[in-house]
Amino acid sequence: MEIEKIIQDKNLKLTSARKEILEIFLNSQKPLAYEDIKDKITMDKATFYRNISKFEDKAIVHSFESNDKKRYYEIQSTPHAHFICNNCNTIECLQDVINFEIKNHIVQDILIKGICEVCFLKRV
Amino acid sequence: MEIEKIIQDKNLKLTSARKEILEIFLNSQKPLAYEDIKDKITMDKATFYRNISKFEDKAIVHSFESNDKKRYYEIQSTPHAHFICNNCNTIECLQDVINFEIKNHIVQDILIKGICEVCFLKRV
DNA sequence: TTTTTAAATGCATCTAAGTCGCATTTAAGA
DNA sequence: TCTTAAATGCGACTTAGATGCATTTAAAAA
Repeated sequence: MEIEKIIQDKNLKLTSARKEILEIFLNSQKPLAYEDIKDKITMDKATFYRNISKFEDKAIVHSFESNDKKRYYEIQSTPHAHFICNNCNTIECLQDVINFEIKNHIVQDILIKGICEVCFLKRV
Repeated sequence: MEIEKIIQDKNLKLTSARKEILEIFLNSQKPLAYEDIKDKITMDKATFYRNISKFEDKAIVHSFESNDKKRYYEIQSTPHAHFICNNCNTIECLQDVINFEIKNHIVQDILIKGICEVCFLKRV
């Protein structure tokens, strides 16, 4: 099965905590923080953080900090930028590829912050 | 004097804490977090946070959260993007203007994250 | 299948940036 | 100089995430 293969291909032990986490992230269309999923998982938060961190080391998951002092995680797929609303903190994936180079730097992430459509239309 | 004028033009009381804060930020070439300046100021951290927050309301200062769960502040001047190193957390101002529009969104900030020149050359 | 053991887990505790309530102090207008 | 709303300092609080340690478990060896 897909999830089990991902874990074992990286030489990680196949535990139920890891399967639970991957299941959720593989089925999500947007980055999620611990708080977003804590009610859907049965493991302790320390276990979540240790595992998601290991997934990141193994390049299964990619993460970034948002506006709300929380770290958001998503399955590492095609690189894309994120839009973060400074008003409601919603995160959108921007699928149009932005090519951006800086000499002697490696660009890993592009975060655009501002006011999202919902808040914009409410004129906040 | 410059600093006093900035404060009074926004109808803020001219206090020594406010002068201290502005003095530091006007002389800095890059965004600073509380931790970066705490040894240079004499006020309590609550006072710092309350004032910087007021400066932000009054559009004297602009801020964003970085990688390290800290909020960075800078004097609001020409809009520019920032490069944040995922390895050493250093922040650079990118002066080349990046024009970026998203329909029905307001873009307020552009953060590029990755590996900075120093870390890149060290091959971290 | 059973044994072995390094890795994973749960629990409790800790850390650190930032916030808040409240008593005291101060800027600035009357 | 007096008055008062706003600003300050202090201590306590909040919250995402990290850590130490005893217990459990996956998976390789016997």
